[in-house]
Amino acid sequence: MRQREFDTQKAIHNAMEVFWSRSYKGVSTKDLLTAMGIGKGCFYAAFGSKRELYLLALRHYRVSKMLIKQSNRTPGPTSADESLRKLFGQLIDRTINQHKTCMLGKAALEFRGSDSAVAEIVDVGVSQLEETILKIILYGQGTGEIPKDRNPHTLSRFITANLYGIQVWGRAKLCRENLEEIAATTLSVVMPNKH
Amino acid sequence: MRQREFDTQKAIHNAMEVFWSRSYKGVSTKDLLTAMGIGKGCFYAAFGSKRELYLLALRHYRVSKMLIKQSNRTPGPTSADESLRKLFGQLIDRTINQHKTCMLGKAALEFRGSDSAVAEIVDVGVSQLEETILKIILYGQGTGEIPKDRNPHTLSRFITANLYGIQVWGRAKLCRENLEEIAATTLSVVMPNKH
DNA sequence: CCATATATGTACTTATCGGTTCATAATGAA
DNA sequence: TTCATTATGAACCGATAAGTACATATATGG
Repeated sequence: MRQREFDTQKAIHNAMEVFWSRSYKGVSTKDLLTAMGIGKGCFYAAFGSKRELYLLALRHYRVSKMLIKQSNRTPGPTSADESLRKLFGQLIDRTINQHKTCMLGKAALEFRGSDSAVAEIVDVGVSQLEETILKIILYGQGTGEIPKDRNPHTLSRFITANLYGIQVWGRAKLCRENLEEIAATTLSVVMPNKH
Repeated sequence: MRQREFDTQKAIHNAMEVFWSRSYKGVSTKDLLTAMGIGKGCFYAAFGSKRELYLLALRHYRVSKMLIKQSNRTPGPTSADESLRKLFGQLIDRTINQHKTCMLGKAALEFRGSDSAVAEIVDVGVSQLEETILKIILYGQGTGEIPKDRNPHTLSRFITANLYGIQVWGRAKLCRENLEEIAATTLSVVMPNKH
């Protein structure tokens, strides 16, 4: 047995960054080799194919880059309002400053219904996003920030859809002020007495 | 002078359909030739390059396939509520039944800030969409359906972003009921006394 | 320290990419 | 009817796509 010379996780991470910014078909294996810093031999030995690596990259994105992971009410749950504001703020920053949109959303659009493996990864990721938001909603309904008569699942899905809407709109128009306005409108729906 | 054997507009239309469903990099010139029913010679003579044809297709989409064109309050302005419901209904139908999402939105995500010609077409298209929705909002504020104290531009952008959010969410989760719920939530923001 | 199993890079393969060349066909103007 | 002009499709082009073959390097278990 000879041990691998490169760090597999680091390689997947680098591949993910490339796929994230240039989608699947926009990236060649040569691009991947350059980004990962390895040769063709071990690329195919380690990952099998471009497509398999893409699926690994998508999963890696899901567990490491979903915004909800970072803004998940740390250091502790202060308020639903703060959690959601932070989430929308980070999203707008990523959209405008880093020129990045959710990799799962891009994958969902790029592969329509044509790839069931991708569909499954995306489905799970969006579900996780919704679930985390649901927890924030329920917390907010506990503190009274969010009206108790609203269906928390409906609100969670509404917010999730809005997160994606902001990204597409932002990519089309590139205007931070308008994005903040849109986000504020969304939040005013959820927390009518705070806005 | 010899006249062209094929219908240029029809060819652009067919190319648009292919680009729409499989994006830019997902389509080869061979695919385009098949869809358009012409040979390579006249393809390059008539359109110059794949990219130029894509720009033509994007513009063709903008003037012929934007949902707002079809649901633009025909046969006459009855109510903002009906106009918006129809718009969201058609969008959900297109997303779920036809498995299609706005070509401009896809283009915005596919080409980040990398292609200024695409960016310009997308920008104009989204602006047109917003402007049409703005008219509906203003009409609704006239009839009293929509509160007059809301900024109509803000509402218009909010709705536009929601239209895109619904499409991405729909592509990820493929659930009509949830989409209708999200749309209803959006409309309840705009017309609080109607929902 | 040796043998074997795996890692790696180079060279190669087959197919397709977007695009060009060019001979030929068809047209309208003279 | 001729002639210049343009449309057309088949053959062709270099570049690149994803993936494979294989010789060589290297580490670890015995």
